[in-house]
Amino acid sequence: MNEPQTHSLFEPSDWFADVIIPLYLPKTLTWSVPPDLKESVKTGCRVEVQVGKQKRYAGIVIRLHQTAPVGFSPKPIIQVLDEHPIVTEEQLKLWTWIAQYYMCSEGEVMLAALPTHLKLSSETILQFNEGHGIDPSELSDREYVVAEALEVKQELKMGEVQKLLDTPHVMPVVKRLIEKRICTAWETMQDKYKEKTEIFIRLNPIYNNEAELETLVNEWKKAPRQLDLLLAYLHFSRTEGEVTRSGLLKKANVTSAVLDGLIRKNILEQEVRSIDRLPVLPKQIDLNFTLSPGQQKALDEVRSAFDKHTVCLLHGVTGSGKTQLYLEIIAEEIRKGKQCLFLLPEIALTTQIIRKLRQHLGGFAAVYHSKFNPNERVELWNKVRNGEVQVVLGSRSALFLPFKDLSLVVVDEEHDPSYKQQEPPPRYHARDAAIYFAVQVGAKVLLGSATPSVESYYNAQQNKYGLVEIPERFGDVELPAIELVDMKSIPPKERKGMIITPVLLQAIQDTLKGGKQIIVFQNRRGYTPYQVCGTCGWIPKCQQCDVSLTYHKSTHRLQCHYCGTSYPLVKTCAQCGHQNFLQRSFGTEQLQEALENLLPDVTVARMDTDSVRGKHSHDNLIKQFEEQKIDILAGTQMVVKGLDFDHVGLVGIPDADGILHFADFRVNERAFQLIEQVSGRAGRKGQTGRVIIQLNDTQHPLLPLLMAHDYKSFYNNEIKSRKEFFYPPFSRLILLQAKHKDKPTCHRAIEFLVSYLNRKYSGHINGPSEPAISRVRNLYIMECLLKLPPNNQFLAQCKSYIRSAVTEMLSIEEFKSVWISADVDTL
DNA sequence: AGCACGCCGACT
DNA sequence: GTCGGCGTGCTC
Repeated sequence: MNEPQTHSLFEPSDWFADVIIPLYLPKTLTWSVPPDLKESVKTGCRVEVQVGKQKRYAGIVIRLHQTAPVGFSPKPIIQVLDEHPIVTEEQLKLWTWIAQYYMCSEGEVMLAALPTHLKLSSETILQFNEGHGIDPSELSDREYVVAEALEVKQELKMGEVQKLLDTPHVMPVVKRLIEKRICTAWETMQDKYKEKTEIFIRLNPIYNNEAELETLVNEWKKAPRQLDLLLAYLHFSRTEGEVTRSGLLKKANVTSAVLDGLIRKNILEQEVRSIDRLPVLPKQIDLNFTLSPGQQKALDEVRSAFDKHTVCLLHGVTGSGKTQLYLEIIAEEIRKGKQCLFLLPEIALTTQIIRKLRQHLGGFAAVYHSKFNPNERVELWNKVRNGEVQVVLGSRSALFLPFKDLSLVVVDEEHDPSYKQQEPPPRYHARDAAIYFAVQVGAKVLLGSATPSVESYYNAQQNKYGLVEIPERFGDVELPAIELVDMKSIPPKERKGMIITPVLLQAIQDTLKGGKQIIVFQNRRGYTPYQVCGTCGWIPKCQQCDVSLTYHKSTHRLQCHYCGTSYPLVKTCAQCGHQNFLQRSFGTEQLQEALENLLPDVTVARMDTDSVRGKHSHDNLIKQFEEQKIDILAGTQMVVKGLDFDHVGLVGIPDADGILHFADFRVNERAFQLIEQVSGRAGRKGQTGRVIIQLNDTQHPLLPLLMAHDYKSFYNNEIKSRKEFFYPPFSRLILLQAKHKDKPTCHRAIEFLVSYLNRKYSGHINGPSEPAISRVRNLYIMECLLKLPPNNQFLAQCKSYIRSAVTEMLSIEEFKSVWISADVDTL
């Protein structure tokens, strides 16, 4: 053994920083701390570091230590970007926990956690060298194009060069230009966050004296428009206080020249001030409602549950007024000066709930979700960190905000699968991560749902969580009556192509007559989810994904719902050449059309990801439905989440078979939650609603439980089968997937992994198997599922064993380009 | 993610 | 022979 020994040049007293940079790297990298920066480098601060030859990043210091790295010599930290940590100690601990528990890198967690504008990286700028002329004979065509552009613009970003040359490969050209002294290159790293400024107009203070002002106005000569504007200003400043330049120009309807004239005369003055992007509302709590005895009792129970437990599950049937209860308990924490986080599934974050929160909690509360722009996110981040904002209503990523004194997390619709991030990693579950975080900082977690997840209800049954139930709806409105329509009872001839049965149609008409609205739920987008060749059975599929294509009538194209690719319509069967396609099943598009055809005088709107593309279209649609400008709303899951409509008398589910039959151990849970939640939309104030379910499988064992709205019996049945088949909550699942463009390689890779894992965990592994969708974006997929006992230590060991298995696999030449992904607690 | 390195085909 | 396209690997 004669390996070159790498001696560390560093003294034991030297400090090193493990820094997370915003890249998908397998591990954190280490930089050295220059002695003069020792005092200012703190964990949670951003530091500027060099990565590779040129590139610089703002990374976050996650650990400071004195263990000199072996095998390489770390580069020094260039500078410290934050005087105070922008991420708290507790947040960093959460990042580390998520990375370990969900088997991803800390960098991946950082990417999800930090607002984009706090994630900085340097940009190369090419600067034109004035003293050096351009000699075309010295330059290639491509070099000349760039040189000319440089002469005109003086500076070019790398992206601009790429655009100019129409290729991402520009380094050789740029290098030669630098060698030929046409330009120089330098790196900039600029703060992406921009303060918002506004120009304010005010009167020169010498006119604050009434007499002076009167003289000015009375002795005004010439420039009548300026006088008008001055009077307008005086009016607005009296009625509205602060006057902005843009506001004044708009309201007074004059050009800026008039205003500038007054400014030149020193009568008016301008002042540029940075302003808040987030609305500043008065900080007052206004709980102008009274809890029902049932709600009050539940609130007291929640409080006492928190004496014993960190987590309390609030199981309240739809319409039992859980939101009021949340508001009461949040208000209590605000009064104590604490911070609260109110989590909701992304699409439930509608203006409905936001309005409610603003109304009751005013300026104490703020909203944080994916449609927020990057600057707004940074502002909210800072306001949470300095405690100015005490309550955040947000989707799962709001968990990463730098709370400094968090005492309560509310997870509404706790059962909702969208709390689990799928793609990209970290594949974390916001509810579970919130519970981990709450334990760390001593906060409480209130989980709320009308249909709790089996896991949470089990934890409550095991007394790990407190449990509070609200069995009755607010105002004692009865739960809706569920009626089944047996599709088999309809003669086959009539059934063909029938979407709305006569029973459902009659119910819709009756409901409309009663002045009520209708929701029709179909969990598929598009017009026809798939087509089959009536002659040979061929189904048009995506070229990259191995899934059938959905026909969209609005675009008149076939679409892959996995990768988004759209194809022209196929008229001739690729296999047998016949033109005999049969339409199978139906999506929301066709549902809307069918309703419109059956009920020509009625307004039918569609709500799915296709129909609510724009930033506000979702809210607009909800508003229109609230205001009863729409009679029937046909939609996907979207119509279910977090919406409260007062005038819905009927909910229709025209094709329930698809919900009840799905090859997954959670089918029953999903189906129960979905149907119960949809049903909950029917019948609010005063009247019992109706739910009509059309299906073939009228004997499905879940149906009687749904009709009785009997969550407990559902749970008792479900927990038995979970135990029998060793599924969560009795086990923990880890799904491993191998992806590769070559099918046999992909198969062999997963076989290698499984045999490696079998050495230590045989009996815990299902598979390898081909998933239902075995190819996405041209990559073949194979998977295996680990079912492990729910023991944290055991799980941690197993995860580290999986890591070594993956490392081992990647060291084999054939498998080095195989992608392995892990999904811990896969749903 | 960039960017370097190395391999390969198409032109002065 | 060299330029530019493209796949692969590393970043401390």
